Amino acid sequence: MSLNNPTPVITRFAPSPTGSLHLGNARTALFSHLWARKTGGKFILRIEDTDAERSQARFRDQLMADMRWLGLDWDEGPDVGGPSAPYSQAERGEFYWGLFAQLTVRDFAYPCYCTAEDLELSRKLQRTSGKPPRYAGTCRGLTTAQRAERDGRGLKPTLRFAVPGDLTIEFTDAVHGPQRFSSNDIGDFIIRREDGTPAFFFCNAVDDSAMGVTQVLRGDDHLTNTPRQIMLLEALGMRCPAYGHVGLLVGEDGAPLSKRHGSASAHEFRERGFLSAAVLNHLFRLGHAGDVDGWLSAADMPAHFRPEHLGRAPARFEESQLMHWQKESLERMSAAEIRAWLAADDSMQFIELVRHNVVLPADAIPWRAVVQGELAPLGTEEQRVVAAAGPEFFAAAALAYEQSNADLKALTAILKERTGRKGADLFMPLRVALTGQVHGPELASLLKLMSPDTARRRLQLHAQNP
RNA sequence: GCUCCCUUCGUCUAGAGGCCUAGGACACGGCCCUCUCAAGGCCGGUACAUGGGUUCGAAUCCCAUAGGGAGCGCCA
Repeated sequence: MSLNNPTPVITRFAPSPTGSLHLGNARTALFSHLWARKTGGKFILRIEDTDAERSQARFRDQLMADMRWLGLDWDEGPDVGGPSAPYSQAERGEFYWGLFAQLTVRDFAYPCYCTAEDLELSRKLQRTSGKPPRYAGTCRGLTTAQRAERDGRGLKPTLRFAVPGDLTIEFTDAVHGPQRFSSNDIGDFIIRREDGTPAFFFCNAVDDSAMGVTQVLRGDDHLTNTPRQIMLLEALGMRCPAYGHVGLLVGEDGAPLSKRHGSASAHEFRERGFLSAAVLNHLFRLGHAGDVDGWLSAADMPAHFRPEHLGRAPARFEESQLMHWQKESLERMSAAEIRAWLAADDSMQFIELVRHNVVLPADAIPWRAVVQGELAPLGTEEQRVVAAAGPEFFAAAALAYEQSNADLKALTAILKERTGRKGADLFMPLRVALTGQVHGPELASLLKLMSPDTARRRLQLHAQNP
């Protein structure tokens, strides 16, 4: 730690509360969090709720709950406060107004009276004539008198940023390396909506700067938007953070991760019973190569995070890999922790017995039925095993059970002598009769956990001719 | 259409001119262990998108091509 003393990096996660925590966002949040923790910096949570229509308090609360579940705690944010409060954009109006005024006074911004329909039409026209659909600059040259006239008619303008011409914007992306854009390819964009609320490009950039964020990490889809934000910040004389754009997260079919792929939000995985450690370990390796292959605890992750190994290519989310980390995480839990995770009032013996046969909570249900309930109808393979053993075998088994005091070792010894069977031929029919399944935990312990009545009944069931 | 990004095993990735007949992990197949599954051990197959350069030598550099993706929104 003391050998290489990294400069503390201040990162942030800036979700809009319009849905639950998307896995792709959870991953950039994780990377941002790890980067801050690795360098002893800060991790900030900012809620981008300028879209009043779609933003909801319940989404914000769930977002924060799911982040905490993942262990992505923040040093500054809406509920914990901090030097740059408030951390909800809906509450930062005054800050933005001042900036709008500054830009306007210095001719970096101008009111635009074009209607949404005008713009839609203009874009369509440009597209059909093979041109980039950019704002034509209609209102840029309006005189003061013309503006006054429109204001007089009660028109509500938006505010546009006047993009300077012939400017080359260069920056070094933390994951893509050097980037270079021409301002001539960028149209004047809206920074304040008709209703007076700030638009994303604006408040996002300005808040990152004002909150002291030094490293912005976000999805690849923002790469070409970055020059706008840099121009904006430069016009305002504000400090520019460094930007890094990670490849997107895609589903198993290569398309952007969505509900179609089963689960797309952290919350859904949580509800299905995945452990946060499993989700974390999986996300850690998606579009990122740490310096170890094995399972990492949340506490160990920052030390193994390598920002220089963040990926550019889209990463595919495969559930089979998540399953692996789920098993690994389970292996590292105590029986008591697993019991709490299953939340079903199981006995500790039961937990110890079935823990290696359970990956998701639902996997415990059949074993609970084996120990104290009714068996499901036999599958084809199970029926085959029962048929192959024959009723005499089970009659003998039922008898042996009475003489063995629920001890499998004693039971099989007797049975072995009487039937001449051994190995799988001996054990499998017993396993199937007793548990209804061809696979499962140690049979001897399973047998001890069931009531004598149950065991007796299950063995006798197959002692009759079919 | 314009601008930009991406492309190594099925998947996640290592690789920054010779250490690469391309390494690891997951998944898959086989064997061992074992009443079965899981775990564990051993073994195995499969990848540098294509085509041109540059070089004694290229997965690594350059140029094209192909295929994927993003942005160009009063969504973020």
